[in-house]
Amino acid sequence: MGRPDRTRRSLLDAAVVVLSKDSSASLSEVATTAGVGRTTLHRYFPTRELLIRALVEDALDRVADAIASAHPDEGPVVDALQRVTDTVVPLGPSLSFLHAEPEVYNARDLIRRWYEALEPVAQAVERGQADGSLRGDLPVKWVVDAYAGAILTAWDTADEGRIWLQDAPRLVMTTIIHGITAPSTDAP
Amino acid sequence: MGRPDRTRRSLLDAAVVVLSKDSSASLSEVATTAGVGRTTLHRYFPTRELLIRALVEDALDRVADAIASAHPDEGPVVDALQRVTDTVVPLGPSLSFLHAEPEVYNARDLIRRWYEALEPVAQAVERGQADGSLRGDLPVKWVVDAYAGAILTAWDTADEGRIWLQDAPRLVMTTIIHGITAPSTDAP
DNA sequence: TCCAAATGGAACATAGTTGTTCCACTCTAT
DNA sequence: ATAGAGTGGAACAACTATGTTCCATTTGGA
Repeated sequence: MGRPDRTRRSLLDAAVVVLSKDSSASLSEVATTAGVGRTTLHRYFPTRELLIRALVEDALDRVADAIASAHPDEGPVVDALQRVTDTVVPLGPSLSFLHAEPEVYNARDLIRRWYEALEPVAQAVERGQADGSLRGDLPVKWVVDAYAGAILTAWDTADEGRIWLQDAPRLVMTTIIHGITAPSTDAP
Repeated sequence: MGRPDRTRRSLLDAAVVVLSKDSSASLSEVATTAGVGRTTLHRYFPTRELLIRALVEDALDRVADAIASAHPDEGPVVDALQRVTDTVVPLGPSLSFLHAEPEVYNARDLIRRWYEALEPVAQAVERGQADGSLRGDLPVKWVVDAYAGAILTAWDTADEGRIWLQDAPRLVMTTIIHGITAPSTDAP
């Protein structure tokens, strides 16, 4: 990885940190955080819009890669979701950024790409409903959103120090898989 | 309710609509949406920061009132949460705004007020864990965040047209109470 | 009806961000 | 060591949002 690649990475990483804290932060701040001059920033991303676009696309790529590497199409669905959770939760900041930049992120094609990235999860959920391991009275779209939302919540909550990030995967899975009621409650 | 009160209300309502779509929208846009001159806006809220602050406080009040009116401290915990869900979900936009304005909302005292508003829910969860109706292996703080997050997710998802808002309370409750797995899976 | 409160528009100064250009510098690979 | 890519700083113009002031007009209640 040459110097340009490293500079680009620094800029994207800094942008994630700065812009997810304050989406209206100035480009100077981003450049400074990246340890780079504002001139250099403009050299890599000519306009603010292109920076944010690159940022969102980069985040989407990370999420999609993480999901794919968890092989959500293999084995029992609950196990598959466990693997996805364990892989995606550590991404933390990248994910949370996606829900914080509505004005730009709301571009139609980026919303589409978000759901494309989640498509393997949707397929796993469908598979689970078909084989009876997941309940069939919830729309697949809702289940996917609720699952993604739980991961997002986990990261936010961990960021505020209310839970430990290392506990997050277990909390997300327990909550989303079993719910918050005691196991014995349902058994007749 | 005199004219000033109505103007103030229009401004806050317009601000919710405009600023939750684009948190960096100009005050002109807010004033126009409210059907009011920019001068009048400044008369009620001298600076942008004061407007946003009033906005967040107003939203927090609405949430707190809604929760209180559902009497979360009475009856079986699951029923109580059902009532809270049915009451809070219709607030929609007000709630979603709270998670979209990090730069201002992150003021310490406003975060505290957010959790103060949710305190009755936290107490209901504690009560449920004590009487055995809710599982005891999840931190109360996590359960509260997960629950609030599910409501937020429901509103976002409904806003994008992926579910019907009228289905949202049932989806939230089923998911958070029972989880997404089939009921028979857990029974031995 | 009449008066005081409330409003809206226009004009203004200010401040901050953005994007550009130019030039001197510092690395790094050969 | 040296050439060339990469970088940083300074200075610039254009633009936009913000907050203020002043004044004419409208509104609603006594």
